[in-house]
Amino acid sequence: MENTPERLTGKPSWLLTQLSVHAHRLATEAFTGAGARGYHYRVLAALDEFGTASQADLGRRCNMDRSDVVATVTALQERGFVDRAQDPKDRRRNTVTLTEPGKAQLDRLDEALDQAQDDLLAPLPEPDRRTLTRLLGTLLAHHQR
Amino acid sequence: MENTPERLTGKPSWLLTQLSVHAHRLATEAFTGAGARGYHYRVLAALDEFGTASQADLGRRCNMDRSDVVATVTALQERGFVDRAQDPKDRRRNTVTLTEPGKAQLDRLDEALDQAQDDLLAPLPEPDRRTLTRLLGTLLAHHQR
DNA sequence: GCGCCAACGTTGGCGCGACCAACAATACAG
DNA sequence: CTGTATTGTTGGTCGCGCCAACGTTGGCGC
Repeated sequence: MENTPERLTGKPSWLLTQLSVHAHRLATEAFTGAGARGYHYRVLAALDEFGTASQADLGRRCNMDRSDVVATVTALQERGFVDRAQDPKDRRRNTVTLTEPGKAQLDRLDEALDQAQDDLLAPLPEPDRRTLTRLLGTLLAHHQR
Repeated sequence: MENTPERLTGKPSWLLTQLSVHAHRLATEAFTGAGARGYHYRVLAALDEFGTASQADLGRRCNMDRSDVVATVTALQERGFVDRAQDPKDRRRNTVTLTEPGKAQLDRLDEALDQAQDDLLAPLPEPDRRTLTRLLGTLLAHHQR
């Protein structure tokens, strides 16, 4: 009486979207412990890996809309995790820079997120985890051109 | 300059949620052609596979909140795709039944959705598709207890 | 039979992530 | 110099998942 229709369970898009709900929940739980959200982590990670960037760059790199970058950077700035300044070379742009507390926050989030990855993949042995990651990566690369 | 941080691209949860965005987009495009949404398909599929059911049953089977089932059934009823009647044996319940036009709508959606699955998995050969489906199924089964 | 608890449908709300349209300011190519 | 493109910003929309509350109804223990 609790069965899910095979029309759904057999479709990769169903498996993907349903599983992404769990992945999102696990990640959110990890983030909220540190008072952050998914968008915050994305921006902090991009700043750490590529250094100071404009908001438009952040949006492109993190797959975020410009308007959402605005709110995210504002929130991070209020918490002291990033600096936001007008770019003197191009006064249209803001240069967003990771601060020391921001880097520390990123490290905290990373640790919590790694645990979430483990929970997510719990039932799979290591080889299967790599296979899954590879297949997902292939598909994602194909779809985001 | 358009690179995504490895901190994200290496995490299964990132791959999953990002790919689910594409899966959801493909499915939505397939549905909107027939004036439907994801919730509609779920309910129609459950009714077709298990027959007449109460709204609470539909919610459990389709992984939907009771309140969302209300709105979905109402929308389907307005389009003539389901019948909704009070259950004479248990006056708390509504019996929701798939109509002939509803079955036809389900077939239309199924066809469009199959095409979307193919687009989603386009870069993968058949064996990889099966492997991916199996791995995702294992994880989903584990997480929804 | 009565009282309590559980289940059902319904309403009204929230949060997150994705996205869109419009605008002023600025840069840049022709 | 003139038009085009980019950037930041504001103010929305939508889908999906979820939660609290309420009145109605059934079923169970006593």
